[in-house]
Amino acid sequence: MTGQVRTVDGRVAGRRGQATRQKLLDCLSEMLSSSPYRDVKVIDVARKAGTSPATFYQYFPDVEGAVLELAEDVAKEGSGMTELVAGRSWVGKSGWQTSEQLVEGFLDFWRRNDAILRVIDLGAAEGDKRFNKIRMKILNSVTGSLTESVKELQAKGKVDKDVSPAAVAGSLVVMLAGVASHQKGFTAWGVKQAELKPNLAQLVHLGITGKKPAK
Amino acid sequence: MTGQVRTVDGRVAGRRGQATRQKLLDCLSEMLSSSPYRDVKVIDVARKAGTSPATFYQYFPDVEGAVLELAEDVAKEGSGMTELVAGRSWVGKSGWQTSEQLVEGFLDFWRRNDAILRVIDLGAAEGDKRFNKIRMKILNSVTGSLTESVKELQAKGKVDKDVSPAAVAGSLVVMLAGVASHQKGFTAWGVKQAELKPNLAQLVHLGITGKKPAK
DNA sequence: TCGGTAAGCTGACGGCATGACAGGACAAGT
DNA sequence: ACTTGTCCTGTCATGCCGTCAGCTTACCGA
Repeated sequence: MTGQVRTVDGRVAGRRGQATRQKLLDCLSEMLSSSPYRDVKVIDVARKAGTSPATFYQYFPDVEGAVLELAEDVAKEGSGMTELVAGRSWVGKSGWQTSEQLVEGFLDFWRRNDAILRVIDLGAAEGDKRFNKIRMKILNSVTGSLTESVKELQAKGKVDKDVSPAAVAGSLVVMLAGVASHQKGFTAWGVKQAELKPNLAQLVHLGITGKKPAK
Repeated sequence: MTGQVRTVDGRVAGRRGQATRQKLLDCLSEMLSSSPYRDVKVIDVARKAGTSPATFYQYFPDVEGAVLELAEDVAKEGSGMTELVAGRSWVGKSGWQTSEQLVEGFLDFWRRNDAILRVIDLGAAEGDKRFNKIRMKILNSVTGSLTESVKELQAKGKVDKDVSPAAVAGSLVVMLAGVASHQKGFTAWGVKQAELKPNLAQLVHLGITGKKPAK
């Protein structure tokens, strides 16, 4: 799958090359955390990495290209979130636990990678197919599993037939993502960090099962 | 409230001035719809408006300054969304109707202004206080009303005491906003436009009242 | 040990956006 | 026609972009 890393002009990157490449990515990631995406300049990233702009262009076509690389990494990590839902129960107390752990895990993931996720979100919203694909990959890990959960509950007659599993799952995941990226908004809003998670978990449980959780 | 419009160097703008200023804003708005925020350049906006970059700088400190102006306009329009919730019933069939109309109105508003809302969202997520304030103003119109609704239901004993009205209201609104800005994602996801709205309405109703709606 | 070869890096350059300024164009009133 | 204040633009220094030729470094086989 992952062929060897190549420079823009087609050479294969060796040890040293991969190191500087990675350093550039790390610095870019830092910059994204500390300054608005719009203001991130190639020259700044290069300077921070102790190299020259020309070197940057040897490994990436432009800033966006490098960001896509970072995004792929995040996507890879995000795929692991399937485990937060897959094969878990949605009935009784364990159902409530599933819900809580999903919220916890998801928010945690988002907070860990918020800078890049912001950019992915923007790119996707602006209609960029590459960013959209990456965003899908990340959210799919959770949405896919959740959709399955709803379908199973429907099959057992525990959820109304007229709900669309994918629509509900997608909406809930988008909610989690939105809350995660605007947590500051909530605090400025009078909502304490501590009460946010349980309320989210409650909403998720309600949405998936249609019933209040048994705590 | 709205003092007279002023240029960057302090002069008051006359008729002609306000016209070109508005034209610049319109062109900027168009550009935001058609190309990524990061790539919107002053020179392009000016060209599109049939004027020079220098003129742009007479009315706005930079692109961001102009965007903030657009954002304020959107915020003003968004304030009207209070009516989608304020004073409406959440019981019985009218409760379901309230929920449906809220979803409908909110999605509509978001779609009408998606380009600027994207930028506001990004700015807010990046921690810019001005954008955060504007975002709050927009969302508050709905969240505030929803919070009141939940509080009332709580007072009547129809909703559990341990839910945080603000947390629930905020989360639901964020969900609506998220879904609105990534609708393409949902279709690519196998969810049809038509089934999205009722499912969202169901989630909103569930979240607010804790019960399935009576359709 | 010694080239040979490919990887790795950078100085330098034309091109373009930025943002500031001074001065010209224009409209309105006298 | 003259004045006044608004409005616009040509021009310029500055700084980033993206590319290329050419230099340095590392590896390898003879």
